[in-house]
Amino acid sequence: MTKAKSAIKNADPGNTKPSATRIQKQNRQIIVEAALLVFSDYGYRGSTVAQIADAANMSKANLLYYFDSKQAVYLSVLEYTLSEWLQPLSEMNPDGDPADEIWRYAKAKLAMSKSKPEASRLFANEILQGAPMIGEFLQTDLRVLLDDRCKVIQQWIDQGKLNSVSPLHLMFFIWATTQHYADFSAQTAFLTDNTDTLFDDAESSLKTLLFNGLLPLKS
Amino acid sequence: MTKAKSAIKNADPGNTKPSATRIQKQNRQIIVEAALLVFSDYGYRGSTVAQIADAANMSKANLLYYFDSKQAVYLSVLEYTLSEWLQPLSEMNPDGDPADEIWRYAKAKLAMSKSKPEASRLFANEILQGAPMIGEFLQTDLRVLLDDRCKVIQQWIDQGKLNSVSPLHLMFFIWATTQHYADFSAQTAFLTDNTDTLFDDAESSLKTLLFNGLLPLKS
Amino acid sequence: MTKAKSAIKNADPGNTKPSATRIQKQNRQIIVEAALLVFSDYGYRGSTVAQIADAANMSKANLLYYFDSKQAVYLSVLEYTLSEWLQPLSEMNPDGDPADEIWRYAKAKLAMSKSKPEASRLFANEILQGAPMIGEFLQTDLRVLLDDRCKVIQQWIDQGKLNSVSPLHLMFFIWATTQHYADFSAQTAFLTDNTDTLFDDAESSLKTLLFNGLLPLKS
Amino acid sequence: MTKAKSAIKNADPGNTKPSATRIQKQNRQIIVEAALLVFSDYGYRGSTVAQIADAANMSKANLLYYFDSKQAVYLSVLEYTLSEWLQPLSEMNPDGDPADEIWRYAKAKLAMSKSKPEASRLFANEILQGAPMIGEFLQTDLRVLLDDRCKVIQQWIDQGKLNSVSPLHLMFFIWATTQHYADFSAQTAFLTDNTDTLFDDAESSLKTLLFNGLLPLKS
DNA sequence: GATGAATGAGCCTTCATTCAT
DNA sequence: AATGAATGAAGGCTCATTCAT
Repeated sequence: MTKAKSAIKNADPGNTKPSATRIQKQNRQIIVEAALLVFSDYGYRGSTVAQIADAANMSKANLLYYFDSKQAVYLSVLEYTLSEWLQPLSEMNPDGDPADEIWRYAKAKLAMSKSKPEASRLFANEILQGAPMIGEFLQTDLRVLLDDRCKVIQQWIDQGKLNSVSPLHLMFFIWATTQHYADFSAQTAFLTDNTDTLFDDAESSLKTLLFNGLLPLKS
Repeated sequence: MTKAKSAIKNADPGNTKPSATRIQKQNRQIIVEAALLVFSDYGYRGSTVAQIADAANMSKANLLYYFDSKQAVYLSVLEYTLSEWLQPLSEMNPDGDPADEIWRYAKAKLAMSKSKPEASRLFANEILQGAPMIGEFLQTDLRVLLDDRCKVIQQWIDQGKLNSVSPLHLMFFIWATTQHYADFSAQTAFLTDNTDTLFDDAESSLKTLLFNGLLPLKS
Repeated sequence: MTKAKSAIKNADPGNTKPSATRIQKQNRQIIVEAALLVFSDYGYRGSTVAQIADAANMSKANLLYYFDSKQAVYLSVLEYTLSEWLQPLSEMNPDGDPADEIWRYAKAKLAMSKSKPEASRLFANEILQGAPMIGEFLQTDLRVLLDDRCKVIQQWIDQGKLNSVSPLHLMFFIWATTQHYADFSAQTAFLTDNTDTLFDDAESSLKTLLFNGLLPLKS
Repeated sequence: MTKAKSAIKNADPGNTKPSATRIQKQNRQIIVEAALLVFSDYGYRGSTVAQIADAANMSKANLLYYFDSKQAVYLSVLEYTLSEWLQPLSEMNPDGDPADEIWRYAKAKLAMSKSKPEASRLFANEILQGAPMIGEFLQTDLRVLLDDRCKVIQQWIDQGKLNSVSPLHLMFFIWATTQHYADFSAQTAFLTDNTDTLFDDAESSLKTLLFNGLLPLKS
């Protein structure tokens, strides 16, 4: 997904100096990771440079020594997160068993919602505000990738291996249901007792719904 | 859902004058509706009083004559939206046909995502930021209501009318998939061609998935 | 010189609301006058909004309530000063006596250097920095006006009423010598004893030089 | 003009290490020359250490290794430029022909405005802002020098060799007219067509005016 | 000598809120 | 009831200067 980076609006406004020293790379990394936590919690507008600097254990001025602006930090965080975030989608194998492939994807997405909820929230915030930064990426790189996956799924449907649903909406469902546990964790936490089995329960229920649906077989 | 109001954090900090004249009520209404549009688009921090006042065709000072603070407006918007937002959930009939009842609910939610996407985004924003205002409501009023519905669904499952899934996660599934079209519309817009059939396609795919799942019956 | 205004770079970026109340006009006036003092003393970069606000007996935020930005204030000051500054040039009468007309102009300029040295310094600062804001004005409106005056002077020369000099450079000389007493007053103050007769001395010396030169008539 | 240095405010605040190695002297020279360009273009406040360091092909930290502060650099630039700047004034010979001597001086000044406009602008900036740094120099060293020259001119006048003008204002006249072409070059550039003959035209016009004035001899 | 890294102070601007009319 | 006027408290960013290597 290296190409993805280029489709982020105004990406890389001088924030990836090629001749970066060790300490530079390290501090940039620290900043980006701190910023991910802050941005994912408060969104772009809601986050302040001071917050990020605090989270990175650094003065504001020093943070802005490494990044030209708050926006530059944000863009870097988006880039940094994006490739990781899209990883599972790239791994769907057209020649594998449909159910296996789809389930592997769904499980991977759910696992990421558990392990990297900040990434999910970062994008949720960005898209909720109209995707001002990654809009172009969405309609170019992601679009291409997604169309490709949809074709594969459509093939499977055409071959009778899957029930007839819109591949696109199937993807939306998978995204929605899996990301829900990251994006709305504040809500699920309040509505659930067994927090420790939350993701396991989600997984088994999702599996049933995804492949068998609610209605029992009338034999 | 009158009870709901009381569970919103610091609700009613002087924003419900008991002796409200006609014009007062009317202006409060105008403000709340304008604020819904603004807050749902930009989130709490991202919205400014000036924006809301503009949208309400009113001076900032006048707006703050009707509401004590930006937060008071926000709380009112949440309250105002909440009851409407929960409407479909209240209407589930325990004695009806499970599939009918669930589908009616899902369809109602999807319809609301189409007709009132602002409400959905408002809550999405709020919950993404950790539900600072409606946290208490979530774990009290909504929790009670949801537990009740889950019990009904569990009954249906116990009676063999539905496949065995976690009722709670089924609800999450319905919420996630339906709200997705409101909350992530910026994304779906970039990834979809047929914008006009988007919700119809979503509905039919959701129906198939929800009740039959992906796997075809092996006869 | 109303047209002059339009040639100032980005002039009037929302700083001349047509529907200005009395207090607005008054405060804008106060700000512009205060800003003239500050800008003429420290230049654009060297002046701060705080300084101007102080000089205008006003909080920074209030100043920025009347003008959108520091630059908007600066532009307004330039506009406000420009027409007054150019006044004498417009009054040169082609049909008058050459010496009278030229001397009236030079005297007027010198008088302005005495009465409004801030205006002179404001433009001196602006031009020293490369005329970033009024460059366009200089090469359009002022250019036209100046070319016109030069033609008149050239006519006088052609008619044998004046010795042969470049009209353009004559104008430069008049500008230079008269404005010198405003722009370099810090210097003249240190080099002169009779401060009170400074401008009178300047005037008589200038008159002699301008019309008779240094060399005595060899009879 | 070595004495001049001492009259610059706070001159030499640690900026003239007595035991300066070759490389030290060389780098100081580079910095001062770079700083002259920057300061003359943007003034003291408008110039940044980073700009100067850039122009000197040097890191900010290194620049401040050679000079204790931005102000120290500025003072050094003033000193460095001052002696050169005053050179022509020293060369006026009391025993020469008045017209020759004065014209030689005026020509030299005009030539410097052409060849070293930065120096002129540097002082123009400094004096415009009230001569905070060279004020003392102006009223001591320069004052003495100038008074001396004025006496010479006054002698010439008393001897009937020159028309009666104030020697002081004659000097101001020469300064103003010649420096104008350096200080206000941004303006003259916009108002002149023949840029290449600009200084030649200025020279001949100045000569005529200075010695013969505008009025033709009425024979 | 030289420079990357770091920062406190300050600058321009925004914003929620208050005041006066 | 309504609004223009006013402001303290941030927020993003710059800059001269210092520190450490």
